[in-house]
Amino acid sequence: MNLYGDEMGLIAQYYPEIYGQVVQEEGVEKSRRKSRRKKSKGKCGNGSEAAGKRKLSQEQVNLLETSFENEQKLESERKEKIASELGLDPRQVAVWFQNRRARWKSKKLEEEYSKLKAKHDCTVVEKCRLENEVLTLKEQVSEAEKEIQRLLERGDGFSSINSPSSSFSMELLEPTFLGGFGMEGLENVLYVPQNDYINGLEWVKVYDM
DNA sequence: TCTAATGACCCGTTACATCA
DNA sequence: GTGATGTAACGGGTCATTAG
Repeated sequence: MNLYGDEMGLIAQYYPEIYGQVVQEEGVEKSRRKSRRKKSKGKCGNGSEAAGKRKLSQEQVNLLETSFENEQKLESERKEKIASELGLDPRQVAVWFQNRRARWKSKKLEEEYSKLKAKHDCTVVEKCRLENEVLTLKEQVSEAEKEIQRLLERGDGFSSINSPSSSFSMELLEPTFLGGFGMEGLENVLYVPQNDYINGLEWVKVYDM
């Protein structure tokens, strides 16, 4: 969108004298902008006077802030209006809005960073917790395997199949053996005692049959 | 359709004011 | 007096629009 260009075109069309004046003033402003930078470098003669005019008054800032809250973008018409209300150069108003947008963006980025960091910290904590859980579960699996090994080595492991104190897995047994005891179809069922490491589970179906 | 001119905007920087 | 911080202003670059 270039409303300013449109407006200037209309002004040029219908009010050529005013257009000429505006263009001339813009040219003056541009040259002033270029020279102001050079002037302000180092110790200049009227530096103190210029410095006194630099800071915007609280009233001016308040109005600019209010205007910014309403709309961050600044159309030329609004810029002119604000400038005339505050007795400022329209260029000053434009610059103020640019700087204000930059500050707003910077603040937004900081907020975004804080949120992301908090999220990241939570994720790290959760990761640690899960890693610990994995370690615990691995230890428990290892213990269970040792238990199985012991029972197999003793040779009386089968006598404890129905014992609630055992974590013996029936899926490890040969299907033919289970069939021999009239337990066909239970090969994929795992018995876990209630007081063992998976709380609340007694008969767990490991696979969908 | 192409191109130069123009204005708005953004970004990085500078200069200055203020404060601890 | 001085370094840190905030902010007005600048310069250069990009992009969209417009006129020729």
